[in-house]
Amino acid sequence: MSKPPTIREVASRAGVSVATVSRVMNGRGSVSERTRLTVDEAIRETGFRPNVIGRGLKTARSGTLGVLVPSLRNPIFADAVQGIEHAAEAGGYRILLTSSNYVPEKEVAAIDVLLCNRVEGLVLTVADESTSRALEFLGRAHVPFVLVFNPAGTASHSIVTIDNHAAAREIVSRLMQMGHRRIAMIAGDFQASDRSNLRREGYERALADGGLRPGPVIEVGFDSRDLARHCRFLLSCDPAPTALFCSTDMLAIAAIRGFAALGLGVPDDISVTGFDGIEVGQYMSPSLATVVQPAEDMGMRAVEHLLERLNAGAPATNLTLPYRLRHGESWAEPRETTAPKGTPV
Amino acid sequence: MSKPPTIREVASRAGVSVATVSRVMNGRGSVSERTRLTVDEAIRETGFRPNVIGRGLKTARSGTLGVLVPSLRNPIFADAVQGIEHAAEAGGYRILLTSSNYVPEKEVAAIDVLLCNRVEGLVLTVADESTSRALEFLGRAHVPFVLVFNPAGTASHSIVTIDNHAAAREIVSRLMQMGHRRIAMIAGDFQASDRSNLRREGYERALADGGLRPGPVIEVGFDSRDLARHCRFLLSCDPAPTALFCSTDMLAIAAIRGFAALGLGVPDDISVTGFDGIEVGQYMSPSLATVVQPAEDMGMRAVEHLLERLNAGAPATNLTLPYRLRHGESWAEPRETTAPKGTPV
DNA sequence: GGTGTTTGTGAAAACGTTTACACCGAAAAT
DNA sequence: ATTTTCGGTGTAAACGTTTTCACAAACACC
Repeated sequence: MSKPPTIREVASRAGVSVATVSRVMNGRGSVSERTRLTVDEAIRETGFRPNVIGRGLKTARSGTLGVLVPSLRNPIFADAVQGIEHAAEAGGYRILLTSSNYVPEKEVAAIDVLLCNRVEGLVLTVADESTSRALEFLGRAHVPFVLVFNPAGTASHSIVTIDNHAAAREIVSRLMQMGHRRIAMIAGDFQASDRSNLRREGYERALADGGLRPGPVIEVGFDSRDLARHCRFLLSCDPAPTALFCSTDMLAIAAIRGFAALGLGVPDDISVTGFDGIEVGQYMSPSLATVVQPAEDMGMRAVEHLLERLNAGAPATNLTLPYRLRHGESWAEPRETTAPKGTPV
Repeated sequence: MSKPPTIREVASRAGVSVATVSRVMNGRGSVSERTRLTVDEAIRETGFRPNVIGRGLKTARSGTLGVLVPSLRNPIFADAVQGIEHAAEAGGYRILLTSSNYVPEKEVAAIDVLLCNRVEGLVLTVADESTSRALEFLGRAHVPFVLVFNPAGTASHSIVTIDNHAAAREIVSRLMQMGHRRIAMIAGDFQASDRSNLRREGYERALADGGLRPGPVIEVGFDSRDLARHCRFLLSCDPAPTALFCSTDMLAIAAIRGFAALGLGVPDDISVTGFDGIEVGQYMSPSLATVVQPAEDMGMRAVEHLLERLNAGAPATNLTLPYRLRHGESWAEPRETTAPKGTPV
């Protein structure tokens, strides 16, 4: 617990002033070769490590970026954070990580804490970009920030995202091309995720374009691990859907599991698609047909853009990255006959 | 980019000294009800947010904990970080997150950066606890730290972990009880993970206790998404193994996928078990038989313990949490006949 | 041999807090 | 009525850096 050495101790040991030590460390100003060596030696001997806090106070730069995501338990966010961390490290920044658990009030609180810590910028995913109290709160602070995953709005802030509407529309259209006519949806809480809502719109649009009526849309909380109840409900519909579009991979995976528990096979009895493209989706059986978001890349790009705004004064920008359909084994053409009701439960 | 207000501006607006404002904020010292209200008002009007950096410089407490994990792409670490974040937030701390990508040199570099940022403590997972340069480096810094996942060593530092050896031994014994006699293992790089090595020892011990010879043990890198090659090799052995023990769930999932690509079904043609207990393992088909580590809880406990050491001077402690076997669908009794060689590829 | 420039260095003033100390007035104790 | 105590407040000195400014010495230029 002994206090770590300060620049002053290094200076006195090297027989120079603190200014010189500072110059040696930062490579600014001119120092003779001789003193540079002496100082480097003294630094090594004392085990001196510059106190970033002291530096930050003087320079008014903390060297940190704030990160706020809903939860690390969904791999899509973990992947994004991984990208954020990489890019931040490459740019010489540290990241301060917080999570909101999809609770808007926690978003505001977390941002407040980050601002107290004088993060130079933020990368975050909010529940709902268009109504977020967190964002107006953040706007007043004059700290640059970049949204990830949230849909590109009319607003003038920076966003890195994909076209959720088009992606949902495309994957649902694809189901229709396969011959599906009754397509249901399981969606994450719209309040807690504007993406979820946008994906539903894409879903409805695809159906409308094909002259189909939307099937049942079930809105579930994000903590619902057990979708068996909802799966059972879907099967009880008349006519029962032959395909299910889920607003996230995590939901799709749980739904497949739910159907299995009811004795229904995917895709034989019902097709299921996800949305996100988390890695495990392609390793499971059946592998998950889904929309792939380049999450890690999105995180990196978000930070790179943020750093450009910070260091080069670049303007805010909306960056919409391409998504990709991944053709997995969880979808197939519907069976000729009306889907069976499954084993009674 | 206008500079945020300082305590001085709040003070002058409220017509008091900065000391009084500080006292109001921290609730220390005595302030009259009247001035307290005036100051609170001034704080609200100016939108003042205390600069944690200035505070940290004076108090010599940063209010941050450093976190270092190999990678966020493996959900086991993401879950742990989630737990770490929760507990840190509950304790009024922020976390500075870094990752090493399983590269020992990056461990040292990351720790150095964290120490420069004057983290008050660290929670980390290193590649190999017993040989880690990072740990001796860290030891010299006199900053308390807690290891997670790394095996409890003889050393006197704090660790939160499970008994990897016993867990591996138990799950492999279980395979043997099912009737398996030829059990192979796919293990993550031993250099990059002391857990992997320990699990192998548990595996070998279980086999030895049962009078069996170890099957082939294949050591793979952590970036190996495609295990098909290794799966093929296993099938080509004579006799071919009837079961496969993988040192992580991620490897097990990839292996199951690899077998499927070769036309082999799990568990019909070969049983596969994982290790870690990541959430998706139970949602896939077949669901993964595995050892469940309470990752999120481990993260929380690590931080709670760290905070006790920090704030109450509690001594370093080894905490070995219970693991749990999860009986999934990926294992079964071996078929009577010798496993077929699979479709030629 | 003056003048101007460059190079290397140190002294000291910030940066935004907290806190030890001093102070004052009023209430309590004598 | 005098002393003591105490609640409420302000002054100023830290904390560990960076950076401006000043200055000396060395050098270049005519």
